[in-house]
Amino acid sequence: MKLSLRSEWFAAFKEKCRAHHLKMTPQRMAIYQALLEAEGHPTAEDMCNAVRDEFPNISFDTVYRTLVTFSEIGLTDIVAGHGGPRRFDTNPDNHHHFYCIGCRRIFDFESEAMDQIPIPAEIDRKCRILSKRMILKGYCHKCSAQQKKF
Amino acid sequence: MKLSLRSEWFAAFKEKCRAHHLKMTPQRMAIYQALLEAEGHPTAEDMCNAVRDEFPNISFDTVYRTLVTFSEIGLTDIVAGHGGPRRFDTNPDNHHHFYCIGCRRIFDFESEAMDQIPIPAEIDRKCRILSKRMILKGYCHKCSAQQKKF
DNA sequence: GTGATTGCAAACCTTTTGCACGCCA
DNA sequence: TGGCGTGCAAAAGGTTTGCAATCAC
Repeated sequence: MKLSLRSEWFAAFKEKCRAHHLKMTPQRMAIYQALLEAEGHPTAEDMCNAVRDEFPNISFDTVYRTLVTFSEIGLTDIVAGHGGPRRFDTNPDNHHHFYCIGCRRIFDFESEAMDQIPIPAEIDRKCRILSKRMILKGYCHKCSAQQKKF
Repeated sequence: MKLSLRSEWFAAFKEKCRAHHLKMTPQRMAIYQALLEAEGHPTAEDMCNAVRDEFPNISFDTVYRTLVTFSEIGLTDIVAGHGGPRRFDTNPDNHHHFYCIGCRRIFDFESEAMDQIPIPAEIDRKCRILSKRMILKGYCHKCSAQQKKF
């Protein structure tokens, strides 16, 4: 079962590479697989560590650049932070983000209403949309309890 | 008219400072005013230049730190970029963002449907939300025409 | 007076760039 | 074989931190 899912993903990956004129290298394969197995919002460094479990000699730069490349073709998503290192979103399902300004954690949440909201025609007509996401910012439960400035 | 609006804002600012135990310094006043007059998504450097028109000796650090402080108390909003410098949102009206992955520009757009979409109860109950915004990513009209990888 | 804030400078970290070598197509 | 991709290294750029002097309360 898992194997069959994996081979489906492999085929999808191969297709993506072909469509975007990217070569299929062992490094990219490894990074792609690590992306499938990762959870949450890892940094490039997190991903690099994960990939190195099976590919010890891969360089950080390759991981970093590959993740950026993947984000450009829609295989992953760059999550915006508050100035820290980039984070990559590994959750392929539709979901939305709540950012805590205090502890900087990012919480996923789901909302069918938000998923289904239409993109305004003026934008949709002119642009090629790769992702749509609601971003909430504020203080999480813990941080608002500790807040001094509020 | 403009003056009366200005004094309203001043009162609001004063109140915000009091509520958050922030001292009212000339620098913060100047930055706050520049924020009201700014448009789009300026960087800290943009803001610093603007503030220096009337406050030539202010340091970049002060502007930078103050903008971060202001974002923490909801006076402005930090816009997430794709790795470039932080940008601050000066548009106080509800609006949403489209990011072009190609040219990195950020386009504002409005959508009443998106404004009015409710925050899921599980989040709203536990967190203090400061802002809500839909983020679209993709390639703008110009960039999708020039895209090589797609 | 006291603690927050400012300004200057250095340190830190992430991202970007350059280049030679190696590998995929 | 021709390029693209990788790895290493250095540079660039933005952000954060430390500290002494100053200012608001």
